Amino acid sequence: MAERVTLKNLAEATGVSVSAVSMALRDHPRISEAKRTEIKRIAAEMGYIYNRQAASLRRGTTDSVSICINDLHNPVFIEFLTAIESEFRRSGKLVLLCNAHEDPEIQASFVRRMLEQGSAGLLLSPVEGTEPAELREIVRDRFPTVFFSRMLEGSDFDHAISDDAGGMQLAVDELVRLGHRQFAWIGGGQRTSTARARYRGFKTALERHGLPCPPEQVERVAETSREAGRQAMAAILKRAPHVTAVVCFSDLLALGAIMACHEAGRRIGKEISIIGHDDLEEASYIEPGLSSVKVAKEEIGRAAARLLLDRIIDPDAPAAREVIAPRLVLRGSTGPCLSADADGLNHFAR
Amino acid sequence: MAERVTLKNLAEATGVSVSAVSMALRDHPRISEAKRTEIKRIAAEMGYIYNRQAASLRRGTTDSVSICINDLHNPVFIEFLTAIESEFRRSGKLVLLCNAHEDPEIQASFVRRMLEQGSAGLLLSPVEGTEPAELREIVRDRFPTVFFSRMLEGSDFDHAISDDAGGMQLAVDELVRLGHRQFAWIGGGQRTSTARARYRGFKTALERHGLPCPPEQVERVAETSREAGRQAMAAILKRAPHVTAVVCFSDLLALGAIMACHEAGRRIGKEISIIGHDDLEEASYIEPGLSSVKVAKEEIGRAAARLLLDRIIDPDAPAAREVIAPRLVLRGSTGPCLSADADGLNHFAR
DNA sequence: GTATTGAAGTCAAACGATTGAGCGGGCGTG
DNA sequence: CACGCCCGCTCAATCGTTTGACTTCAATAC
Repeated sequence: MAERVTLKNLAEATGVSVSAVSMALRDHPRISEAKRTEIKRIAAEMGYIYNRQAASLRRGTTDSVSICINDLHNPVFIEFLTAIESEFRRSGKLVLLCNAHEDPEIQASFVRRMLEQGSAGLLLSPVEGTEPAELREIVRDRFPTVFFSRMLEGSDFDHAISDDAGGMQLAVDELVRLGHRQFAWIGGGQRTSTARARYRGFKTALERHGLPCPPEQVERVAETSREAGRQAMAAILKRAPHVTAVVCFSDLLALGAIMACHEAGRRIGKEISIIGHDDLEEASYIEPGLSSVKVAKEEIGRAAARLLLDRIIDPDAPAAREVIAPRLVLRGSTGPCLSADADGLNHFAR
Repeated sequence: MAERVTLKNLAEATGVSVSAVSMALRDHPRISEAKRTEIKRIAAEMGYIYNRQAASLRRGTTDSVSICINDLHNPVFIEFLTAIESEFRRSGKLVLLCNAHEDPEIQASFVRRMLEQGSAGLLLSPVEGTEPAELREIVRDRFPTVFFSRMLEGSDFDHAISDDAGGMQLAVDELVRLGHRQFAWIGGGQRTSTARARYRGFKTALERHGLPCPPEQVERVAETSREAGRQAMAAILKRAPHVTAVVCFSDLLALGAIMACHEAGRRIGKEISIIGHDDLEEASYIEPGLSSVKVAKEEIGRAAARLLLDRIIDPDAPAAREVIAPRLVLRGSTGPCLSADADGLNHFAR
């Protein structure tokens, strides 16, 4: 590996001072047009590589932002990411990404690293179990930080999220409208704001309709994956075969649940209705299609990016919280309730 | 935003020299145990943040590596990524990621940036249309670079890839064994090594069996997405309804193709067999399951990471090329050929 | 009692780029 | 013709860390 070419080398090669070279490369008007092109030519020839560490040390600025995502395995985050990235590209920033694999240590070390390395700001979809205090400790007041997708409750960071509770209420309302009375819930634990809020929305809506959801119809999963959804659904089918409507925390879980129903010979959208959350692209590429709460990923991504850009400009502005309304997308996985459950009808008639 | 705390500030606060502080924080034995803990305590108290730019400028080393992925929308890359990341984490490196959105400019600017910023090395799944010469121009001999997933033909970089041609031959062989004679191909253009190699494998295998694949049964798509696969399949169904076996460049395309068959009322795995490539997790979570060429993502990812680590250690070693064999995973989307196509049988009998 | 060693620091020179101040000479102006 | 001014460049200090050379003091060796 040859020694790296520096401004000094270029200065020697061109016969001007180091400062002149530096200015020439950055098109400073103090250097004559002729010399600028000459110097640039030689720089290219000698394979000069700008040393951003040195420059940034001197200038004290950067133009990169960092995004840390709790887990890229869920395609919904890729969709968020795309919106965020395009917004940042528009403003000329380079985006550095980290996949935290739902591991607080990876997340913390990435955040710390970005601080040390000098990133203009951080966009975070926090991993499960992120401690607001701990994170505050790391970023102090020094580092513009915005959360998206998941909230960090009890913190004064900026946020851009979906109305999670509201989305689930839409789902339940629709299923009730279709005549369903026996609900099941497949979802995560209580460690993320999304898990809490979506479950809360589910419960609230059921209560509003005067419907119960006994514990044996609630299945908590450790991770958000198709496989977890499949196992949860299988458990519910065994334990509570009378369930006709299943609300899932996410599409990934719902897709697993659908698989379990296939395996059990239950016809989706007829004998059992399933609804997910996120509206992954995949949801419309299966048969029957998966009904889902469509999160405004574009809008949330753009909002998150803009919140960060604003925060970078004004670190002392009050914390902002953008909550964006989702909407329901209906496909074949939901249909009218077929079972004439007397108990259910009673509730309905009342 | 408060001024950043520096070693100098810590030195003043603790009453020792800057060098002593620097050494203390890095646990240099020259500083006494007592002073080390004292200094660390004060550093934490004052919210000291290590300035990696300065440090790295002085030391001339880094411990981060960069990965640039052509397009994260295809889940197969997430699966590659996971393997790569875990391998790097094992060796204590931080992984910075870039999603190139299949755009050569984004890729080039990321690569350049990583060079400027000082990354230990680069792992690249190159975007379509990457020019070996141009890339060589950017990285020169200075930057350890390894390609994975896609090759860059005509270059002397290290590579870790799947045997793309071989994989497609497995697929064709299986379909021929099931009695199929009328094949269609859904795949990308000629701009990536994977597109070329997989199509070559497909053609080679057909020729070996003495089977044709006329142009109207070959559908080129501009991008690798479900939607592109759906449209391609719809076109084939219209143009060449006698086709009974469809080989797709990727699972994403195959999933779209399956959707198109559903829409056209063609029963998958009965009237028409479809086979994909990659073996996404999703392939086993639809009904019927998608038969696919299973790429050894774990193995390739680990190989790529190790190639890069080796390359960082020895920049002058000869270029290595690891080609890892895929295997076939059969699910419900492939089945025996039902149509008694005389022409096909003739070919078979010969 | 002098030389040697070692522990625990200090000092100053880097690393590579940036930048405000300075400087020489040619030109326009009065 | 002297003065100021602008052009086009050079100088030197600086950003925050690291590191090899050097110092100081005390303890040990002979």
